[in-house]
Amino acid sequence: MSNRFPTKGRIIFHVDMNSFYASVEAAYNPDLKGKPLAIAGNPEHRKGIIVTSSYEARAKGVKTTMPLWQAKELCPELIVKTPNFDRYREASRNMFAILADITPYIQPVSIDEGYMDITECADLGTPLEIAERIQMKIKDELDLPCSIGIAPNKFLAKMASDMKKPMGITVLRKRELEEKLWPLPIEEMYGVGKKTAVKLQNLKINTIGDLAAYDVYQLKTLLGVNGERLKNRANGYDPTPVDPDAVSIFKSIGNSQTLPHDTTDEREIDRLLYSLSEKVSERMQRKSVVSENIQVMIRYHDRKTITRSQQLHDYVELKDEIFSISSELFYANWNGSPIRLLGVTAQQLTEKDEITKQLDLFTYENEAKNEKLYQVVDDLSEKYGKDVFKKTMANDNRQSISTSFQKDFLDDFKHK
DNA sequence: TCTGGGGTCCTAGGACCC
DNA sequence: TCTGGGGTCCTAGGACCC
Repeated sequence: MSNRFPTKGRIIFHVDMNSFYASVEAAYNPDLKGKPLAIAGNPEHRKGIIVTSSYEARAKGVKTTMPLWQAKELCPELIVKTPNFDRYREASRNMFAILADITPYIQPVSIDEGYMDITECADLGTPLEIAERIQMKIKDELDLPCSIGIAPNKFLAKMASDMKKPMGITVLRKRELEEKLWPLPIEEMYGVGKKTAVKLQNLKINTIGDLAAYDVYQLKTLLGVNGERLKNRANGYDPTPVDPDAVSIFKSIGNSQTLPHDTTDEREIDRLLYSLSEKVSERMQRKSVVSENIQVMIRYHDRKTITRSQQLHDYVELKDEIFSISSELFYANWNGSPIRLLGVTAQQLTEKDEITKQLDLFTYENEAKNEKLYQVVDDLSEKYGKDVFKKTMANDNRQSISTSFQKDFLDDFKHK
């Protein structure tokens, strides 16, 4: 059991920017410093919810996801800005560049936070010194505050960075769990949301310490595998490594949008489906991926939300392909009542390079398999009534499989 | 006078195969 | 004359996070 969770030796940072969007705006326009500031969408378009707010606004009770009107009731002098994502993305890039000066073992989690494994950085100073240097550099160069948690694993580092905000540095050692982690209310534990908190409280689990001591089998009955994982974390165990590659592998790419008003107007619906398909397609092409599964999401006026997806026999990436599939899915499943939100998501993504590699392997490198290859090609051509081979653009006269048959081909070939 | 948009991971049930 | 059990894939929904 004990060596399942190697705890010795790692030193993990969790770097968390403090009220990031609001801080970026204040760095851009220093007049905003020290004032109650909120970033929120336009209420005219039903997007008037608080995305982030400054600490001065939070002191008045302003919270993330609160409707704007409610925030203004609590804090009439609230200054409101609409989000400026390009600005935030640039600040984020600069922030991660500062982290990358220390170590390549960085795992970005979102635009404003990330983990670092600084175990190998002993020559740069003590962990505390390194953290202070990072925090100061981000403050000096970008005028942005951050908090840093230092611990032997990601979960503890994450909890630690939350303990002192803004501009805090917190070290959380294994031997300090009882004193620093266990007294915290269960709903403050990372991974415990509203629903899980209620379930746990029903078992009289009110603090992280209560969870750490609770019977693992009962937790598993209540929460499945997550029950055991949460208990392990409460005891300071988290075996997941800092993984620098985790961000580059996308599982899905989706866009969704709440309409300015609920609608049943098919032209409006089509327009939105098309623009969502277009956005998804653009993002896919920027990342050079193709998809085998398209999902639409329909949120009705009563906020009831359904998702419907279709497994494809092609790889798709073009906006018209994505639009025609999502449109079909939509009209096959829409119950006719007014719609609040629509979403289009591409799932089961594969990098184009991967497909090329696989096809190359079959088509050009593996002579021994050629007979089988041509058999599959013949079968497919017969099935679809046309030649699935096409000349490649390359000048060497090689043939390749037409894009829209590549998936069929690979599937059939592997299963033959 | 209400509740955005981007994701990941897990679960449960059904189909299908052996 | 009576239907086990495991594995995998697919779909839809839900919990959670920022």
